[in-house]
Amino acid sequence: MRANEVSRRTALPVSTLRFYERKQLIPETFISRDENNYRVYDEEVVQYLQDVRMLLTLGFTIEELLVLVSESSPAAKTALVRDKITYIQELEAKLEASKNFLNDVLAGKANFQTRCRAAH
Amino acid sequence: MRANEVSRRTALPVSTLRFYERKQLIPETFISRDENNYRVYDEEVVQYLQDVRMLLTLGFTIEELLVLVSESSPAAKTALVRDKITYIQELEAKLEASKNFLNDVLAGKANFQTRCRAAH
DNA sequence: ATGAACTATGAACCTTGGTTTATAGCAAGA
DNA sequence: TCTTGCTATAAACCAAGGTTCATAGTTCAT
Repeated sequence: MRANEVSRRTALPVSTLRFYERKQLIPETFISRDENNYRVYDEEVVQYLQDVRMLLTLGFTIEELLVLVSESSPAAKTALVRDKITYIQELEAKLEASKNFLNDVLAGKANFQTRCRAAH
Repeated sequence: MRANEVSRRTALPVSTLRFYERKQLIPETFISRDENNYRVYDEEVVQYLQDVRMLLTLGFTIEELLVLVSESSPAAKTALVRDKITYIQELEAKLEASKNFLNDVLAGKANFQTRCRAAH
């Protein structure tokens, strides 16, 4: 599979594939080269990249993912994942509160909008 | 109230207060100047800034908040808030799935980690 | 066998949300 | 009054996560 097809199947621009590769975010086992030096991607890279995208969306940084992908100690990886689960749970709680706030804004009940209106 | 106190009460660095002001994110009504050209902040700005921080954390961009704060049409503001509520709901759904994924990673059940291990 | 589309590389560039620096004028307690 | 700390400004800088550019070789349908 070449870059273009990976791009199609992951919805990531080819430039992003290169960017991730530069960052060492794509283990070498997923990529080889053909006789023209073109990258040849393993089928599995598609699912892998989808996972990476999900984790990035979730708030993992590339640096953090490198820990998961690298040969860091299992303890370090576990700690990282646990921290992130905690972070997600906190985020979920905040999101609940925020939805209420936004609904109040819609209903004109939030002070925020009152203050904004007062400004004009 | 001067910058330092606003900073203390909002936990935002003074540099950030200036940055938000430069971006027009702080309505003029909240800030005046004393005889030395020092900014004098209204009491209400503290709560306002806390709301702004929350909305930024939520995924609003500064550009979007400017729409809410500005004299844009109420329809535009309402649409923006509705979009964001939708976005939050989608995010919540994704977070649920992601927690499961991360727990699988912890349990060694996720393909992601398998692939990472395979890479070494 | 040719032109449009794909691939390669390194380096420069971009956007967002801030922070830091350089320079200078007030403040306020010891 | 001296010193430490707050205030002002514009402009430069930063980190993250990518994207674009310049240049050159490759592929494939027509």
